[in-house]
Amino acid sequence: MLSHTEENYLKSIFKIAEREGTAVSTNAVAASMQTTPASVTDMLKRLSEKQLLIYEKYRGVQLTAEGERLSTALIRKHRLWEVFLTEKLGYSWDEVHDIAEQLEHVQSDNLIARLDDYLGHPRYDPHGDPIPDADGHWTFRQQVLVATLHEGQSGIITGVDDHTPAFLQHLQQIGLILGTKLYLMERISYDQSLKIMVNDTLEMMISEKVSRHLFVKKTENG
Amino acid sequence: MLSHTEENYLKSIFKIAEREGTAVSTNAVAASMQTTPASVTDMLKRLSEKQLLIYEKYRGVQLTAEGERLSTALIRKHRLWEVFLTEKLGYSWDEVHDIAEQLEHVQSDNLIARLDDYLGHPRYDPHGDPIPDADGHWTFRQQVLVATLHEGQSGIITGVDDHTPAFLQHLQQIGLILGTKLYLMERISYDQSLKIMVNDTLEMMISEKVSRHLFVKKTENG
DNA sequence: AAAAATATTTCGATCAGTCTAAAATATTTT
DNA sequence: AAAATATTTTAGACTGATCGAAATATTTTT
Repeated sequence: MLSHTEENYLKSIFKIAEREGTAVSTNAVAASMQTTPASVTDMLKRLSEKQLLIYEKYRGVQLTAEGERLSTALIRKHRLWEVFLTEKLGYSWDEVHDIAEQLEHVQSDNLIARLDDYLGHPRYDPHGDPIPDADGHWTFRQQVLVATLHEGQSGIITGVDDHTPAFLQHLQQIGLILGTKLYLMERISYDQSLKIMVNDTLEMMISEKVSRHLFVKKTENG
Repeated sequence: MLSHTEENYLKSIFKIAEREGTAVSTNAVAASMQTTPASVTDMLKRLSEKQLLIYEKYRGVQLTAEGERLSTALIRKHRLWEVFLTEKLGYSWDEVHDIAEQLEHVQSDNLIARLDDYLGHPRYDPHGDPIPDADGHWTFRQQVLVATLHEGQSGIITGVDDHTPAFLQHLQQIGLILGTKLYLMERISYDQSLKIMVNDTLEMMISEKVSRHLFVKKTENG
């Protein structure tokens, strides 16, 4: 049995490892958990004793199979609850994070299995992030950042790389929600902003920053 | 902001007060929370400092308006989640308590408002217990214990006074679920057991003990 | 009204979980 | 090798919760 804080550390470590691909440093965890490196060292020792990660002094940590299983289960719970909140209770994608953060700590595997059934086994959460299945297997994400598209290419918006309400609300406001078709007309070399065509009808400009946080699944051109 | 334990004490005190109608004693709380009187005294002082109850040494406690508001809100959350679990996720009434106990501690008034909408503003939980509305108002429970019925009277099962899985499963097994019609044919004076007619078709015997934990809403005879 | 029984509080202490500042040490970069 | 950076250790602190034993208060019994 883990405390909420232990669970949050695990999830945090998993996400950093996923992003950086290597052993996770104390400082990286401290930054992501908004705490001091000293506190992190403490917690790493504790999680290491519980065999959830391999901790080598000064060398960072790596999750064990069990640690990975638990983090994956947590992410699964979080994302399933996010689907519930948007699909069933009508929340928008920028509002669900904090509530899901609480709901994910409810302990009951059976509850999650039933929730998953009830929601029809969704593969993606409201931000386009994949939901691992009950065995911890991930659906491969076939998406690229808009920033990497070439002129003349198009795609369907499938996710975001920045989950802050500010960004999500901005996207909502300019009409760039999941499922929207996007065609890259022109890249402005001066500031790397992009002129795009939305749903074959609306022309608009987006900043480089937006393009670096928005995922699309490429579609055939034409 | 209250800890889970503080919330559980509040709820417990509210329920005892509801049942006994008077100031709630330290020992009564200790019994209900499965802890020692010393721990209870500690907690009562803390809750008293937070102005959630009036604590007079050796005289027991009474909830303040705010304490009552909070307990009512907790009971509302618990019961709404129980409805969700049975209605939407297909749980049976004897399985929902422990999960609801966790879900009720999720902090978000808006979540509960939306859940209530989604469930269609239910007035009773799966055990027939009333669900207070968002302002803390209770629907009056128009029910009596089966043990108080006279021969020849009938009623519809509306609730239970014992929420243990053992009792709930027993009821399920003999077919006495919410909404069942029950007609009292005969009271056996030897042991106060009852011969009843269920849904106008099935005759059966129930023990005095069952009759003292089962609520019905009386219906006109005939 | 005293004695006995019961209920409650106080005291002192403990535990788990978490965090941190400052000092010490290790590693990496220059 | 020195300087800069990262990490760990130390030692302490704090919150929330608990409890056994002793002291005190209240209630019941005689």
